[in-house]
Amino acid sequence: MAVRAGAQADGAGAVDFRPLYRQVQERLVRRIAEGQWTPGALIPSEFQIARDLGVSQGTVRKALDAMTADHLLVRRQGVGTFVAAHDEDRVLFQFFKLRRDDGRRAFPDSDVVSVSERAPSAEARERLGLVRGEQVVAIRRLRSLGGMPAVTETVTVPAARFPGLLVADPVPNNLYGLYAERYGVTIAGATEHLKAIACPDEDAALLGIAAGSPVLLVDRLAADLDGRKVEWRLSICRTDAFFYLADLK
Amino acid sequence: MAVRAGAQADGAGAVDFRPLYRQVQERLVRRIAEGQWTPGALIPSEFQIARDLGVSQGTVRKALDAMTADHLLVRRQGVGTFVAAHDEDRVLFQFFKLRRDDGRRAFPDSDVVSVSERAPSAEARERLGLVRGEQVVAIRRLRSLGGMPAVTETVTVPAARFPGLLVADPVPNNLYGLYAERYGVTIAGATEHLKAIACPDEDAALLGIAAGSPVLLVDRLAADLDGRKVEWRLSICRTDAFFYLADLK
DNA sequence: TAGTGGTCTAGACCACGAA
DNA sequence: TCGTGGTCTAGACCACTAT
Repeated sequence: MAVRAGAQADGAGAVDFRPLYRQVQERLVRRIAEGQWTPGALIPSEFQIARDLGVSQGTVRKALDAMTADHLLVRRQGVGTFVAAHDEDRVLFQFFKLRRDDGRRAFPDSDVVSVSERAPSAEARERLGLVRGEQVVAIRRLRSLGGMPAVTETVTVPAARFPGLLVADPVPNNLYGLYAERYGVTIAGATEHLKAIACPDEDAALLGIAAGSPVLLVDRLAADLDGRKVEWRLSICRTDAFFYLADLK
Repeated sequence: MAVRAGAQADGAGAVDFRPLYRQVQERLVRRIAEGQWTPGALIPSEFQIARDLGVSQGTVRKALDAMTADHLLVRRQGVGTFVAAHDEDRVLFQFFKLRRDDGRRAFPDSDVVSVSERAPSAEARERLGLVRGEQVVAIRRLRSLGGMPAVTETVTVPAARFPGLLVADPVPNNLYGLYAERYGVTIAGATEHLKAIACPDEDAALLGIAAGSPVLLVDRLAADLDGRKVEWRLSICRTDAFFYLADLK
């Protein structure tokens, strides 16, 4: 089945002038979004996809390259192309920016403080774009780096999207992996807003620092492959022994 | 003059197996670094470069695409390819991450507090990799967003690299533009370390906030096209009306 | 109208990894 | 040995911009 449209059609009612490789890209993203291709899976070769969609291998390659740049795929020379999984490496490089002052990178441990299903706060409703009456699941946990308490995290997700999350036996350290494996929800990207604030009493107690100490507030909104807001996460980070790393390239 | 080496040579003493387009890329970056191509200038067409270097147009395109992704070049369809300049747009999108709470983006104004040439602190010497005896120029200024004091900035650069910077008549708002135009130094990227701290007295006075208030400390080290450390910049940011934006993609 | 970058195709050879 | 992605080339047509 051919994908082509627009430029190379005969010009009758052609409306869609997006480049062919973009159309291919959207089709392939959809295959991941719909669970046809699951994280970690090997996808067909460039030639097979090209034959399947009726385009050239070069066009498929351009689509795959774009998806690789978006961290949706991982290519392995001589082996094939795989759907990216939220493994520790990816979490560490793409989604966890806190580093020890000595610069070393470490995967954070997690201790769950509480898990509950409830009506969202007005702020949560606004950030996640919820309709009236929608419930949320809230997870609060303390994360440590190298044995030292570093971050208090409050994760808020729409309950409807994650049925049974409340009773997830042990809440796993790597939540994005759980979203993907158990609910078919792929976190594709996030936006973070950072502020310095005085540490609230409750967080200070968990972190083992004085209440009112300056701490870094990280307000993250994460979206799935379709751009839908999936998770709102507030993190309060100690920066007396850690720093948040940002690369401007 | 042909660039090719390695794979397609006859295999005598071939040692350099970097892809051809990478070698082309390095040559073109060098043209910018050496001032042969200056910011804002139109570079030759893909076909001209290809003829010049003895490679195909497709290989040149791949090199140019990579440089465009690095923000070194800007392509304009139907017109040509230009060396990226540090204009306001680029500064705003790539190098200035502070936003007003309402989300609006604004170019910061600057009021210079002091400019001096002196011996570097031990920390400055370490961050910039200076040898003993090297002097630095330090610029301190107050930056405002929408008329409100927002950031105190302390910029430290090696004096040898920027002769006469001390007496630059008015220090321009856009320093990276000055580095490029007057000294041929292109800032290609930077790394930022963020911490929350209690605001020092002096900065608090400039910002018009209470000393000890939580503020965001941004420690930036910027490098040129050759990866040499060019500028160390400490910024203390109010985040009671602003936030630092980070996109995780 | 001429020249540029943007897209698409096609085919060749290579390096790599697995069987 | 085989199939994969990585690189390189070549040529065609398109959309955009300036003149």
